[in-house]
Amino acid sequence: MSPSTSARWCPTPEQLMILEEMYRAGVRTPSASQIQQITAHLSLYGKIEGKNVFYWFQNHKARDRQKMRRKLTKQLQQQQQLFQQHVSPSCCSLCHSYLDHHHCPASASAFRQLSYYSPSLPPPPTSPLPSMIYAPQGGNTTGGGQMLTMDCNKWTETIRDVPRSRVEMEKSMMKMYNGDWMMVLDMDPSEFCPAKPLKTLELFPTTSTNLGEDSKDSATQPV
Amino acid sequence: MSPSTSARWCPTPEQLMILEEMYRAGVRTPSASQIQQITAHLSLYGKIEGKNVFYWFQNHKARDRQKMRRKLTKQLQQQQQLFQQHVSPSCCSLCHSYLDHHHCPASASAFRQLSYYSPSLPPPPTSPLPSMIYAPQGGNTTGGGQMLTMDCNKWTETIRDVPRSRVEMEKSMMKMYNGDWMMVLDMDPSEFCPAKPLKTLELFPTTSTNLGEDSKDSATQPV
DNA sequence: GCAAATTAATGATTTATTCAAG
DNA sequence: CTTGAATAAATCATTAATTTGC
Repeated sequence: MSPSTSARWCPTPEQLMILEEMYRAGVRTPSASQIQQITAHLSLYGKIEGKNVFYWFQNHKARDRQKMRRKLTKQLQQQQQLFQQHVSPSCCSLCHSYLDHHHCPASASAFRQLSYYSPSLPPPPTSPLPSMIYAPQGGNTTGGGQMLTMDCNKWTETIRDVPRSRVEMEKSMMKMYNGDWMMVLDMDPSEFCPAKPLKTLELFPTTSTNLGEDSKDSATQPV
Repeated sequence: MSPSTSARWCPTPEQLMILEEMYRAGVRTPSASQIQQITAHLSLYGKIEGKNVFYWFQNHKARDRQKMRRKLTKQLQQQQQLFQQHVSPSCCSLCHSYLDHHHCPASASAFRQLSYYSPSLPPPPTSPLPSMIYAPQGGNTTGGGQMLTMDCNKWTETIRDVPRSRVEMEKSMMKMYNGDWMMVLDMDPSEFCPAKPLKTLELFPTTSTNLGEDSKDSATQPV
């Protein structure tokens, strides 16, 4: 190749400015015709082809996400450290503060009922149906990372709980970040609500739809 | 089945409230362990299994998307109607007003240069590279709905520009909705900047990377 | 100052995942 | 349930910044 010609597109400052402005304006995945238009405009400022525009948005979007994820991840890690250091009270107070913070009095009161009624008591009277108690389907309730199976194909598929890549890690952390509530849920329950719900629930025989044996596979019958 | 037992899960108001609150908080696809926790909590308010929680989020997510799509589609249609009825000025004034409105003097001036320089003139002196002019690769530049092909595999795939289903329609309309700028770009350029850019650009011979035939494969050499 | 060496950015490809249609 | 389209993630490859030794 001759030295004056570059192997790859090198955006001029004007092209970059315009692209960034469009990105800031919300453009993320322009259609083919949009790319055509953009390319036509940008070609006034230097050599450029449609694929350059296409790739630019792809990359910019991806790296933007990446940056955001990293930022959130760091925030979360700090937050979790603080959490582990300073917090020991029951998860319920956290639920309350979350719900109060989000101005949802209805749900907040629903959650409060959770703490009013001890788990072994019947559900609050506002519930129209008789209280049925949750029973673990797979019978596998050991500590953490259990691999439970359910009777539904689709549901079975979501069981993989181990992030396989760094991005998966980051994504799952972001998921947790959705709200303190999720963060609490993702904790080992024995940490904060020491074995209360699950332990207690197991005491009740399963009175499921088909009243069957839950010890092995109450719900894992072949379809 | 006895009449008192329903064949399918019927969420109690409390359960529904809590689920909706979690959804509002950002929960979309809870992991298995999360579902376990949620189920345990919700079971205090009535009969429920993990798969109910799982399906609830699946369905709620899907139907939420659907609702949003429909809403946006309707909005867009109205907006487009207004647009077609009332608008006739050049796209450039729109660009300017957009950029001014968004406090981006740099890009605004860049766009202004677009109108200062007629398309047949060389690019502004601020451009560090010699001006290379855009040339349509496929040679197919007829009016509307052309099917151009580019030399890059992935990019080639994005060329189909005709939505095939209602959902596709909705998606592409949503894409256009990204910003006023995109809306302008998606218009037929002959409408507002009558055939200026493309027409003029075609006058220039392509001076691509390998100065050769770019009509077929300028960048698809085997590795 | 300057250029070789190193590192960081980013354009371009390839691979994996998601989502919806049939 | 299978498949095709679309997108995101991962990766490769080149260019620009920068550091470093002279």
